[in-house]
Amino acid sequence: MEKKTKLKILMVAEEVFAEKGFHAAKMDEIAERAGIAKGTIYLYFKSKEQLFFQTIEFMIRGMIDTIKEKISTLNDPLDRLKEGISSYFHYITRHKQIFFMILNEEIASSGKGHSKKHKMKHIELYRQSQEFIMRLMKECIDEGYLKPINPLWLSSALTGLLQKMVINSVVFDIDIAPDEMSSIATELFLNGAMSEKEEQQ
Amino acid sequence: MEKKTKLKILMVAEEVFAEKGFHAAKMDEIAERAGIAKGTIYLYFKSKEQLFFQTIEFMIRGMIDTIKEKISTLNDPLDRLKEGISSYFHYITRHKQIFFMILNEEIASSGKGHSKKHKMKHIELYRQSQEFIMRLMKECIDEGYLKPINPLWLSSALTGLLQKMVINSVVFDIDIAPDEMSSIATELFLNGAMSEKEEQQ
Amino acid sequence: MEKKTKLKILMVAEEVFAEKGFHAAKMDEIAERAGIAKGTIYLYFKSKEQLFFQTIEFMIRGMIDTIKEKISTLNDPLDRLKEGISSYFHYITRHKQIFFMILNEEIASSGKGHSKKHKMKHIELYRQSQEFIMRLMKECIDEGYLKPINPLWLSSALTGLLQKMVINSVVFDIDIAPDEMSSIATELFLNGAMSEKEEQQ
Amino acid sequence: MEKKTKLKILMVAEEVFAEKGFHAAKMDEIAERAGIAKGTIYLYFKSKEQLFFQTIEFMIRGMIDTIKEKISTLNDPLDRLKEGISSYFHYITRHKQIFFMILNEEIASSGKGHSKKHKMKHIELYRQSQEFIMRLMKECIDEGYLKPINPLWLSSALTGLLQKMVINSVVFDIDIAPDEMSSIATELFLNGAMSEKEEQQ
DNA sequence: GATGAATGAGCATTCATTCAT
DNA sequence: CATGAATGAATGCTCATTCAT
Repeated sequence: MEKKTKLKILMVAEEVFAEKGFHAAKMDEIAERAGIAKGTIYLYFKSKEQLFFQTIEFMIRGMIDTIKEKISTLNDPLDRLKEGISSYFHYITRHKQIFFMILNEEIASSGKGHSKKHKMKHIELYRQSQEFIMRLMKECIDEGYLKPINPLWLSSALTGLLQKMVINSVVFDIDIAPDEMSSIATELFLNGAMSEKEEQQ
Repeated sequence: MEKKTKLKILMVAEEVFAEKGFHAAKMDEIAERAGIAKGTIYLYFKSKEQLFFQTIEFMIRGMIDTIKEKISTLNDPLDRLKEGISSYFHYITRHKQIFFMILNEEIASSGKGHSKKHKMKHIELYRQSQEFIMRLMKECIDEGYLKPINPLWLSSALTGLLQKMVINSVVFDIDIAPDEMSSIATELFLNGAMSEKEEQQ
Repeated sequence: MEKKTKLKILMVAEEVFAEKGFHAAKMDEIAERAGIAKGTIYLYFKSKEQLFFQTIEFMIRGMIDTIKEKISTLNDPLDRLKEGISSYFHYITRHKQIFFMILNEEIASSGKGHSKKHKMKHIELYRQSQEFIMRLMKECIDEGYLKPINPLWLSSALTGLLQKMVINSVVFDIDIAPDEMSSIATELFLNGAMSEKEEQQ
Repeated sequence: MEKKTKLKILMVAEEVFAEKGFHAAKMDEIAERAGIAKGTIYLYFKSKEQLFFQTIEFMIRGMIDTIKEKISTLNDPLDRLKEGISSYFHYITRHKQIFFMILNEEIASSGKGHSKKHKMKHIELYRQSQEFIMRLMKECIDEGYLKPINPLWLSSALTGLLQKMVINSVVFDIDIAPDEMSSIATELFLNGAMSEKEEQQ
């Protein structure tokens, strides 16, 4: 099997699923954009659902790997966390589409029209990505950098915050550099929104 | 008389869209659950897309009204914000489905298979809900309670954090009372994740 | 549900399935010949397979009922058998197509590409038609008209003989009246092919 | 060398067509079971339809040759006929699949989705097999063993009877030795179903 | 000869929408 | 107002056939 064709399909599928969502994405369009015949997709993926799953898998692994690599040279957990935030931002900003798709799937997992089997796979994948962030959190807690709050809530707070910032920058049409968003996000996540004066009261 | 039928359709549509998402939701099912004939829906709504839009509108207005009412007796902006967080949590916990649907639509707005006209309406609706939160933020900034950060990022941080916590409590199957989530979320949003020792360094 | 539409579909499906066989028959053609839209078929039948099954069922019941009615006025088992043979011939000559379809299915039952569930239903239907003939045989055996051979083999011999005569009259393009075929078949079935001279030896 | 591949394909095609029927049989499966690439089939057979035709031809010739050989040592037409029946039974019992396929095709010939050209070839082939049986009949008639009935009806009666007995032994799940079936069939074909007492009346 | 990746016409099925009653 | 039978465009998927290697 031609690795190149399969890869091409995955890349295009990423685009189309991201733009349209699962149901509105058409196999015809994926094939056309990939410059292949519709039937060819089915040589590599058993069904639309499986293509969807593998696309997401491909992207989440890509995201985790990218972040892992970026933080691999750092030792201090807080530095690792900050770099993680920054690189997460760069990744989802550059791959907004992927990110929309994955985020969409988080929700879809919670109910929509997929088979049980795939739904479980999706949730499992999503968990993996969350657990990766949770590990970063745990390191920071253990070293005393972060408050001893359940890492699930810490990572929920962080990823929710990051994702919503990207969504809103799109929806409200704000032109802001990833680096600036990253530093605002880091500040908000670590120190909170309350003004220091208030805090000292 | 007719008001009742229209309302019934909206209530059922909320359920079905929430459970299945836009494309997977079927007019047949909505009609059946509402106990009316399929054709009847078209007496009140021009198309599936319009029904969808009006359903979301109905729900977002409901959410805003609920929160508005809850905070209407409070004067201090920080109290209003805290109560807003708490009541937002109760609302989206009690109406998880609605909330998933709306969140889903935020993403969908960014690209999916809706007509331009409706896409813009959706975004507008979404903006209204965000702007309501932004106003709460602005009050707090003006009074010096919150850091003078763009209210858009503040409200992004808050709503992202709240939504992701609810999503993850479902995905990771955590049983936690809304009140407890609310206080964790408030603490994280206002004071951040960093431990106080670190902060004092 | 309009009984008329369902009946029309069954009538046309009978024709098309008979002419083309299960796989080669197209839902498009059935719809077109019935003068309805393709989707309409699915209001009355869940799938092509179910339509096929119900068509066969409809036809076998029709055949049995026709024969039953014809022999209902006769009391002597041998007369009933002879009339059964004659009316069977008239039926399958007039409804050659139905008959080809049913015969095709007998074979298909033994292996082809249908779901287990339907395969069993088909066999069951086929059995019913055979068992009806077997009962006619049993009556004749009990009255001493026929040799005490397992009625299954007797009915196999009779129906096989009748069917093959019709097939071959078509394949070899022989123009022969049903009544004549019927009397040849009756003679062969009852008295055998051996010449009387030989027999007396 | 090439002969071997072609033969292998024919053998496997026999199996697959027999199990699935023409339309449900897949070139992929034939290739896979034959242990060759799909394209290779097209080096030896122009199309699926031609492969099908040649497969049937191969089988009918095999059947005729088998019977011919078995009766080649016998001189008396009645003995030849009896041995023909017996050997036909053994053949179609041992190669039930082949037999189902051929029988299926008899029907298919009468209408299904094959091109005119091939349809005629199929009928021609079928005729050959029937004519072989008819010659056995004719010999017997000429010698006064059988009634002077059109050999076409005689062979129809015989082959119809034999085939239906095999079908029903499968459908009704009867375990019976070919020899026993053969003797019942012979008795029924030659002497008929009517009891002797009745006959003598 | 042999391969198997690629093709694309073809088909079953779905479902939003319409309209005669 | 309400119905629900009918529509038909749209789409996922199959599989015989081709052809560059």
